[in-house]
Amino acid sequence: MLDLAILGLLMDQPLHGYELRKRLSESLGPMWGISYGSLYPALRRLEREGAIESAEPASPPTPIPATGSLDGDLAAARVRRVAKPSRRTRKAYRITAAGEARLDELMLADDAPDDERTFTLKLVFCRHLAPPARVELLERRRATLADRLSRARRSGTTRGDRYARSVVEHRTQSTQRDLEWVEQLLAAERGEGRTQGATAS
Amino acid sequence: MLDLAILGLLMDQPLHGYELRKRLSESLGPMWGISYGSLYPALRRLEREGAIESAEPASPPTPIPATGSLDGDLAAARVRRVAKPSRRTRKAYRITAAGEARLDELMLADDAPDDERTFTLKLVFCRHLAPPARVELLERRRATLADRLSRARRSGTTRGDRYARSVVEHRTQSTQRDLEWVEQLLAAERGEGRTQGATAS
DNA sequence: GTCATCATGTAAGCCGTTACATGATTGC
DNA sequence: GCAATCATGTAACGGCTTACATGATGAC
Repeated sequence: MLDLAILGLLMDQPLHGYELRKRLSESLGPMWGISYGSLYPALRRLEREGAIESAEPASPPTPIPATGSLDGDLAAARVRRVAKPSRRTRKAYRITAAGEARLDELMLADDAPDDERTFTLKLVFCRHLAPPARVELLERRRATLADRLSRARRSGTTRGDRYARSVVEHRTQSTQRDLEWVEQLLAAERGEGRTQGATAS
Repeated sequence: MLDLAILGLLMDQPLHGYELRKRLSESLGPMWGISYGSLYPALRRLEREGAIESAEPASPPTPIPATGSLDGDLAAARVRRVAKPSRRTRKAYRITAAGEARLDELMLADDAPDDERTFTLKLVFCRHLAPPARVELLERRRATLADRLSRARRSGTTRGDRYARSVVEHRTQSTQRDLEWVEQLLAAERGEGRTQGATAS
């Protein structure tokens, strides 16, 4: 799951560990508080495996060529500081061709039906998938949710005290809404497939 | 979390490991597929700590006294078999006074705000909590969800491609609904407190 | 008597965490 | 210069999983 997150984020642009972590918890919200203790080892492992490689920072390494004038260089440095206030001993990584293949593999793999987090991640990076694969991802999810819902409905809601019952009922409703959501995504996906000009932005 | 689940289930009746696991995944639905590899060691640990103890099965150990008649005994055995088809080398555990104290401690502890599963478990076992503690549990949850919701709303919905946006939007809606749910539970809790005859079944 | 199911357990390992250690850069 | 933040890393450990091993009981 870490690999999926890292590779997915690096598809957009090269990033260093610290930034990677920030993106993850910012754009994916809470419960994506990945720790450095797992992130950095993972980065080195992915580099060793050839899925990512060290890169000069996204903004050109020496973006503004030195003018030769001391004042000019200082001014340039100040501009850079304001735009991106950090520039330390950081190592930016970029995804490689092998890494893209690996990402595709991870995106296509079908994981445990109760693994919500991985599905969410995959959906976030869905644009990196070919349209038919997108449909398949959504179909699988739909099947999982439909199954869960029918099971929930078969086994009566009437067990346990009111707290337990409330939990079960609320979860059933959540499942129902997740299912509707996935079905809407599927409909949109197919509608776009029909009208042919599919772009994911 | 395992301890919480085990002790909570044993509050109702003595159970052996296999049955414990079944209850967990049945009544708590999917994503509670706890494995034996963690369950049995946990049971032995809890017994060692004095929180649970070996018990004769819930149904009386020799529930139907022997009639002295062979036919009668066989018939009784058959009845037992139909009602509860299993009776093997199983070890049922019952919760002790120390275990009840431990459960209370676990129920009262405040855990990471992003730990949905523990909250769910606590809510399921909410009846074992004194009414004020129930309110506090729900209040804490409400605060967490309200905070999450306001953060989600502050940071605009407009980032990322349509998949990423859909994920963020859907999660915000889920948070909203969870919040409403918790608020309903709180209202019910307080309403009952006012009218004084509080029973949790 | 043999198969499916019930039931308990162990060993290895994965995936992630916390706590700690270190150092660069920037703002003041 | 000093604190806050940015940034990278390591060591130890924790909780849970998988895979494996074992055996009892009941159905046929």
